[in-house]
Amino acid sequence: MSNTTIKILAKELNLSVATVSKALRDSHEISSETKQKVLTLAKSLNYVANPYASSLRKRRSNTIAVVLPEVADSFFSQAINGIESVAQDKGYHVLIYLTHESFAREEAILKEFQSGRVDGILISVSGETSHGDHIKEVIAAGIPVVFFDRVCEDVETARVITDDFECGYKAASHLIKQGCKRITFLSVSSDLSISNNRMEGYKKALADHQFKDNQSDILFCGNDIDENYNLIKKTLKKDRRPDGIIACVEKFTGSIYLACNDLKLSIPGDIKVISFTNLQTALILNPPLTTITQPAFEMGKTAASVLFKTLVKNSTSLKNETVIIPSVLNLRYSSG
Amino acid sequence: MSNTTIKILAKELNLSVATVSKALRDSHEISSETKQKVLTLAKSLNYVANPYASSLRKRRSNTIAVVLPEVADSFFSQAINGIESVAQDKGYHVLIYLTHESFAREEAILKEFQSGRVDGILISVSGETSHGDHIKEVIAAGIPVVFFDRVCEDVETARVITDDFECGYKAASHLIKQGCKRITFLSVSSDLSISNNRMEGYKKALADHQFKDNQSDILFCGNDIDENYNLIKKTLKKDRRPDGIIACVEKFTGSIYLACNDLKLSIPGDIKVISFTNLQTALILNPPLTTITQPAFEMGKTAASVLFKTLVKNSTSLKNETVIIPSVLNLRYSSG
DNA sequence: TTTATTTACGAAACCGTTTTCGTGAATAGG
DNA sequence: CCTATTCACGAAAACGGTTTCGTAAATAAA
Repeated sequence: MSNTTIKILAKELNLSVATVSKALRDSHEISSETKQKVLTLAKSLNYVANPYASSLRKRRSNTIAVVLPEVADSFFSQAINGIESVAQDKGYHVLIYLTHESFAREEAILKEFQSGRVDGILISVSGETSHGDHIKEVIAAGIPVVFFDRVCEDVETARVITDDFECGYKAASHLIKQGCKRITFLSVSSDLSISNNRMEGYKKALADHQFKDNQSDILFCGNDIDENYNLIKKTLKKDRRPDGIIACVEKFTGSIYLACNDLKLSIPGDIKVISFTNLQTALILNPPLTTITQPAFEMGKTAASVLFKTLVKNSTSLKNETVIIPSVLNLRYSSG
Repeated sequence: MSNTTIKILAKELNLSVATVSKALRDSHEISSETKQKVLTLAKSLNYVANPYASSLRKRRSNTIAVVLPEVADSFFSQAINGIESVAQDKGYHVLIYLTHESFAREEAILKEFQSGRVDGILISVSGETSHGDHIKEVIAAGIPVVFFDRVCEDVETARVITDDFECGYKAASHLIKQGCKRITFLSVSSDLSISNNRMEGYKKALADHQFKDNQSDILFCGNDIDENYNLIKKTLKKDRRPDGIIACVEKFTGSIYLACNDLKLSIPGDIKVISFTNLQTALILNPPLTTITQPAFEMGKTAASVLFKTLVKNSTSLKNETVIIPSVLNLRYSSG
C-alpha cells in the first residue's frame, strides 16, 4: 500500500491534517494557495487516499456488488460490461460474486453485505432461488437492491427486465406460423421469473392458436450440460417428437444442435429452433440460429443507473418500479 | 449497513470490546463460555463485522483486483470463473475492472491501487500496453501482481500463461500439412505478448517448412468489429488471397466466417480456418471450427492460487516464475 | 506456604480519514 | 473607531474494529 498519508503531507507542509484533508477535497474554507501547495505535494509524493479509512468515516464505500448466477453466459458478460461502464464513470468500484446457481451461496453472499461492504447491490438471482427473504434482509439493513433480468417477485424494489412474456409469445407464435405442430419449451428452472414468464408467453401463444393441451410440452433442464444433452436427445427420440423447440436460455443451444446432429434430424427441416441467446456466433452456426437477443448491455447499464440514482441522493429505499427493455427476435434459417 | 457493532455486543454482555473482538476471532485468551455467549448474541443480533474498520486496522483488505481488457471474450469469462472460485474459497472478495483495451484506463486503474484498496492484483494487459511502468509502480508500492495470459515482458513477477509460441507453431504446421500455401495470421496488437508469441510460432513453422518470405502474411486487426470485417474481406479479395487463416483471438472468428460467406468462399474448400477461441459453439458452427482452446478456467484458478500463496505468507514480493498451462488444438472441419 | 505461571479479561492506542466546532486574524459594516 | 462577518485554519472526536500491554485471580511449581 502507499505509505504516504495525510499526516505525512500535513507535517511536510506544516499544516494540520484537517486542513490537508479539506484541501484535497477542494473545500471552500481553504485558500487556493494552500490547496495548490497540498495538491502539488500530494502529486509528487504519489498520495492516494486510503479508501478504507474514508469508507469507515463516511459510512460509504463507493462500491457496489454484482451478484450473478454465472459468467459464462453471454448475457451476463455483456451485462457486466454495461454495469462496469457506468460504475467506472461514477467513480464506483464493482465487486463480483458468482452464485453458480446455488441458493445457499447466494444467501451467504447477501448475508455478508449487511456489513456495509457495498453501498448497493445488483442481482440476478440463482435458479434455485424461490423466495427473496435474504434479499429483503439486506434491503431492511438499508442497502438498496436492483434486480436485473432474473427477479424475485416477492421483494419490492426496482427491477430492470426484458419483455419475457411477450418474447415467449413471439417465439411460439413464430414457430406456429412456420407450421410447427408440437413445440417443446425448454425451461431452466421452475423458480425463475424469466423462465416462467417466457413459458407463460409460450403457453398463451399455443392457446391463442387453438393448440390442444397435449400439444404443449415443457422440458425442465438443469445446469449440467451433459444431462441436458441427454434429456433433449431423449425428447427428440420420442414417438411423437417435437417439430419445434424453444430454448429458454443460451446454454441449451449447443445441446440442441448436437442432439439433432446426432439423430440426423435436420434443422429446420425436421425441427425448427429458437433460442434465447446473445451469442454473436448465432449468425454463423449451422444453420444460422433464430434468436431472441436481450439488450444485455443496456439492461446492465440501466440497472446500474437506477441504483446510482438512489445512491447519490443517499436514499436507502428504492421504489417498486419496473423498467422493461424489450428484446428482439432475429429470424434466421434455423426456424425457416 | 448493519447497525450492530462490537460495542453493542460488548455493552449487552458486560464485556469490553477487546474481549468481544477476540471472542469473535476465536482467540485462545478467551474462555469458551465467553466465546459461546458472544457468538450466540452475535448471531441473534445478526452481527457482521465492518470490513472497512477491520481492513483499516489490519492493513489488509481481503480483496483482490482483476483487471481485464474486456469480458465479452469467452476466455476472460472462464478465467473470471476460475479466479472467483478460488477467491470465494479463500474468503476473498474480487473487484473487477475493465480497461476496454485502453492503456490510459489501465494506468488510472492501477494508480488507484496504490491506496491499498486491494491486497493483490491479477491482470491481463490491454492491447495498447507496450510497457509495464504503471505495473512496476504498484509492485514497488508493495502490492503483488500476477499476470495471466497477456503479460508485460518487462516486469518481473509471476505469470500464468499458455504455450502461445507452440500453439502458433502447431496451428501453422497443421494448415501447412493440410496443403495451405498462403497462410495469413491475424494479429490483434503489435504490443501484445500473446499476439506476438503466437505470431512467432507461426513464422517459425513457415520457416521450418521452407516457406518463402512472400508466403507469410500478417494482418493487423483492431478492436472494431466492422473494421476487422472490412480488413479481412479486403484480404480475401486480393489477387493472391490466402488459402489458410489463423485468428489470433476469438473476436475475429465471426468476421472471417461472414466474410467468406459473403465472398462465396468455402471453408475449408477455398480457405482453411483456425481460431484461438474458447467458444463452446465452435463445434456447431458452419463448418465446425478448428480451435486452439486455452485452459481459461485453469489459468484463472492458477493465477489466483499463485497470488494467494504469497498473500497468506504476507509476502509482498512475487518471484519471477512462469507457469505455463498448455492449450489444445481441436481439429474440426474448418481446417479439414 | 510462598513464588511462578497461566488464564481471562479490560484500557487504551491505533489504523487514516472526515467532520464538527472553535478561534484568531482580516475584512466589512455602521 | 468599534463591532459583525468572513476567512483560513487547527484540535479533537468520531468511524468500528484490532492489538498491545497490563493486571487480578486462579492455578501450578517449589
